[in-house]
Amino acid sequence: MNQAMETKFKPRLDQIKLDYKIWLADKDGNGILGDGKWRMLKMIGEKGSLKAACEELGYTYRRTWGNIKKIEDFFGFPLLEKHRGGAEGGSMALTEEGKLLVRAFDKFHSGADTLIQKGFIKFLDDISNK
Amino acid sequence: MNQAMETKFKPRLDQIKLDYKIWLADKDGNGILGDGKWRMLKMIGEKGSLKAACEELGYTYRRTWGNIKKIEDFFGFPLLEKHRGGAEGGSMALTEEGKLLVRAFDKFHSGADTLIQKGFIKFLDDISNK
DNA sequence: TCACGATATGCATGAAAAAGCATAACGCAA
DNA sequence: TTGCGTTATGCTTTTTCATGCATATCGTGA
Repeated sequence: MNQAMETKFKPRLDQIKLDYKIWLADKDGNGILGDGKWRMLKMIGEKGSLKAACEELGYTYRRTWGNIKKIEDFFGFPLLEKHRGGAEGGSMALTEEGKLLVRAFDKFHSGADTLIQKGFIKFLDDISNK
Repeated sequence: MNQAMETKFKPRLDQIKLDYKIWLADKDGNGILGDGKWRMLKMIGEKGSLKAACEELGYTYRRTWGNIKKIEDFFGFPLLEKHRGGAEGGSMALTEEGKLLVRAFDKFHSGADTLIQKGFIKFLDDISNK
């Protein structure tokens, strides 16, 4: 826009980063499945255990358990197979539906990643006024 | 994937909507400028007054004032011209830098909107397993 | 110089979300 | 049948964040 912009915005540009969240919501706007829960589902799939996944990601077991319930309540069928008791105490694994959902969200998210980053570059370009 | 998916995901698809937020953050991840603050800056520009803009958007003056301070502290220079006193009591208006920032975020945001919606359509398609 | 209306800012109260604590239920293996 | 480790769940405490209230500051016009 003018010389002032050059000298004012420029010094800060490398300290700005872009952040974003995408999530699925029900028709009332209540969040159902977003980045955190999606990561958690993936990790449960990898670890085979809710407890282990929570420790890995630093979430609390109590809260995460509630989240899972919320997701399944919404979809109306289980995304996870849960097993209590046994030699190992118990286990958890993704159902086929759960795996499908995670895969789809995965793909969607990585697509969004690149698109938004591309837009961000243009944004920085705009405010740095080339 | 299989017949089960067809019957399970299908009935809920029209009740799922996509939501997302994009914001600028400093290098520590603290949010600087997102949808709400961006809308507020625009509205201040239109109304010429912080008070009026808050009433229009339903935000509290106290909180919004703090947000503005946070944004300007980050950028290190004012995005708004503030005037106290006078016949009207005072006023607020976007500086040239403020206008440029709002325009750029505007453009960025509307671009992201369409791209993400497009991705979401594909996502729904994936989980409904055509 | 006084009143008015908007900006500027501290502080106290309240509401919502997260974290944390406790404890039951479960099923295998020893 | 007892111990172990994990899932399952209620309840309390803490933290975080927004709201609301009070009040100071300012500059013009009457």
